[in-house]
This record gives sequence, structure tokens and C-alpha cells, in this order.
Amino acid sequence: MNRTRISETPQAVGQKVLIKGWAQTVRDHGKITFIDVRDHTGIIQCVGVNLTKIPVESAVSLEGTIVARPEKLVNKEIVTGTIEMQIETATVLHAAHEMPFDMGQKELNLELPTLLDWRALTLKHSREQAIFRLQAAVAQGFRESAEEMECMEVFTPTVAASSTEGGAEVFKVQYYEHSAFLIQSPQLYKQITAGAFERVYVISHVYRAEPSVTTRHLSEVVQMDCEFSFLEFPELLDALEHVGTGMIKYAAEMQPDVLKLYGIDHPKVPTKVPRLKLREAQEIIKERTGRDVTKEQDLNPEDEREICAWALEMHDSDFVTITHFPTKKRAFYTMPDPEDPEFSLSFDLLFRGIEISSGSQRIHDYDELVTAITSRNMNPKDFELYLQAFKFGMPPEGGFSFGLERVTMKILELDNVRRASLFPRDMERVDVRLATLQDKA
RNA sequence: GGGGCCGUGGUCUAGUGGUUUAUGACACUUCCCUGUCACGGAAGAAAUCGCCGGUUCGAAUCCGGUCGGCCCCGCCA
Repeated sequence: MNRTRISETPQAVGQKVLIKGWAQTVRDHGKITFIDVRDHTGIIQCVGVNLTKIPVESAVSLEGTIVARPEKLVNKEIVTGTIEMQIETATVLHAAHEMPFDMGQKELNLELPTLLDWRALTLKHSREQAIFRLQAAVAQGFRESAEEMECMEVFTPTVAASSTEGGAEVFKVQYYEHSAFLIQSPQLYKQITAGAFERVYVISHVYRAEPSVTTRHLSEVVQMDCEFSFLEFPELLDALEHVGTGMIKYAAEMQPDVLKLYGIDHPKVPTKVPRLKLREAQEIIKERTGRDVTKEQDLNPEDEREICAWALEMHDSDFVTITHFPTKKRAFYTMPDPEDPEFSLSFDLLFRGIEISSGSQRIHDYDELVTAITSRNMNPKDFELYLQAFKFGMPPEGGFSFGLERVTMKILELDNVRRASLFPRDMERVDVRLATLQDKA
């Protein structure tokens, strides 16, 4: 018999079907037993008489007849609540071991280390799964939006011969007889490919060895990048806002049930995302709070929350774009503003109080780029392949990137970015807590 | 890198102005239950209160150290 998806069972009333899935909860009433069976499409209640014991979360295969429930037994909480399966044959494909904690609750009430120590199990919980269904939709939304902007997907390496952008801390790896580094960003490769394919996007893993232990930092993240040739600064901001809002809007529209489960309102996407220069944003913060941040080189997390509150009040927008950060605070390839070189043609996109994207117009002149590299005490020799791109007709170009986990975290208002990563890596954990390992380096 | 806080059965917790049989819930085991849907009822097992040392007649509780964890700032996605 062909397997029927659980989402299809309401259309199969009166029919004998085969379903496969996991026994999410088992309610044993003596002779009669109710099993809520979950597959990747949904949940259905199955009823059996004199069943052998089925441990919770066991993989099961059930044959039986789909029947309509009497009016008073309908469960309005679940999609399949008007029907149920009367079990004729129950087969346990794999009996689950005893749960280390209660998996049957609506929410897993676990501390973060416990949640991650038991990741293979906790990922089976519907509320955890919802996070990653949304995340998949965010990535898909990014692809759709980038392709609307005529970008082509490219696949770039994560091992590089030199540390890509200098300054920040990188992971060093042994590479045959040499040292190599895990990339902090696909930046240099996407610029090279943008010089060839004109418009590109990349979804890449990136690695940061910074000793940051916060609720929004990971050592390995998925970064989603775009890079555009022949775009000037204002068009670049248009592209940023198109992709940034389009991606989040897409995810929200594709996964409304996830937003509902987490009690999250749909994102407010304005027709025009408000744009402020850093100094303008700082003036607004000063007016609103009295805190004088107008001399600061960047917005701190409190400032980001404040300027987002302003955007929501004044523009009914969950998004705000901040531009013109100080040149010396940005990466070497960032183009200084010709009208005021102290500041750069750089930008951040903020969403609900947090930075979800950074980018800039790039320096596309070879000599200027070499000067920028040397002025930061880096060696142009380490950028040989990259610089090659700027010798052969590199047009004005720029781009931006998003952190997938951080976007996911912020859409669902999760309290820690680790919850938005299937297998988070940080200073203390790679799958298991590093402190539990014997081979301390 | 700087600062703040927390470690109690498998899990999540109460108790931290010194005297308890160390609280409760869920999970687990046994029994009862043919309409539950986070099923219900009865009973049971399960914690030397992270570890080491100190103060005291007496420490889960106070002090010191140590290990583990969480949060904030810096930096960033």
C-alpha cells in the first residue's frame, strides 16, 4: 500500500491508508489507546484497541481506516481534528529509548545547554522545527529577491591562503605543508565574480574566531551576500532594501503558522525604507533620549534599538537604513564619500532593533585600493588574485550581506542566536561542550 | 578582552535572615481506566543540593578556591 501523507488524510475519509511517522504522544486508556502521529506534513490522532506498548517518539508505520469524528470529539486545535485513524495494524519501525526530558509539552522548557546537548532529539519538537522551517524560507526569500535583482548564484571557497580582511580574528588551519585560513566572509570572491558576471549572490558559511560570547554571536554562521556591478550608491541602497525587505516578507508569507506559534506580528514593510546618515541618526537619538552619542563612531545596541523605535513610530517601518559610517571603522575596500572622505559610502540595514546587514560601495580603482590596503598595514601581495580583478575593467560596484541565523533570531524574537542555528558553534561548543573533551589543545 | 549573575532527582523548579523526612510539576516503573487530545486516578523508584577546603555544636544556605553555565558591554552578521 502506498504511504499517505498526514496532511492528505482529511481527504481520505472512509479509505484504508498507510501512514508513517513518529509517535509524538501516546495516551493509553487501558483497552483503547490514542497516538498522535507526526510526519513532515502534519499530525493525526490514531486510535487503537489492545495495542502493544509504543514508547514516545518511536518511528511507526500504521495501517487503518480514516473516519470522521463525531461532532463532540472534534479537536479544533489541529488541522486534522475532524478526523482520526482507526488502527488495524501497528508496526514499530524503531522503538525510541526513554526520553531524557519531557518531549510532550507544547514548549520544551529546557535550558540552552540541555537543548543543545540533546540536539538530535530536540530538533524533533515542533516548536524547534518551526524555527528552521522559517529559516529555510528566509534563505529561499533571499534567493528569490536576489534573482529578481538579476543576480546569479555563485559558489565560493571557505579556505583561503591569507586572512581575507585583516584585523579581526580568523581560524588558522593546516593545509598540506602550509597554513591557510577559514574565510570571515566571501567578500573578496564575490567582488571578483561580480567583476565577471556583473551581478552575483552567494550563500556561504563564514568563520569568526573573535572571543565574543554574546546572545548574537556564533563562530560559524551562514552569510547571504549580494554584489552588483555598475551600481552607484543610491541604487545600491535600493537593492539592499529590495532584498532585505523582500526576503523577510517572503519568509513571513510562506510560514505564517510559525509567526503565529511564536506570537510574532507580521513585519511592517514600508513602501520606502527610511534612510539616515549615521550623524542624522545620532541627532535623533540625542533628541529622543538626551544621550549625546553624536561623537560616537558607530551605533551601539541601545542606539540601534532606539533608532528602530523611531522608524516604527515615524514611518511605520520595522526597517531603517543607516549610511555614511566613518571610513576608518569600515573594511579597507569601502569607498570613502567623495564629498567628505572622513565618512564612507557604507550602510547597515536595521530590523526591529538589530543590525541584519552591512555593505558598501567599493573602491574599484586599482591604485586607490592598493593605497587603502597599505595604509592599513596590510600587504598587497596577500591580495594578488583579488587585485587582479581591479586591473581589467572593474566597474563601480558594491554589495551587502545578511547573517541567516541573526535574521531568523530577530524575526521570531528569539533570545539567543544559538536557538536559530541547527548545530551552533561558539567558543565553548562544537556539537558537544568543548570542556567535556579530553584532547585540549 | 571588561563587568554582573547562577549551579538542588532525568528535566524544569521551591527552599539561601543556619535547626526540613530537601518543595512541586513533568518524565520513568507497576496497577486501574473504551473517547482522550499537554487524558485521568492510585502507588513506587529516583538528589550524599557541581567539586574541594574553611567558619560553626550544626551548612543546600555563610566565606575562599575551582569547574561548569547564563546575561550585559566591546566587536560584529
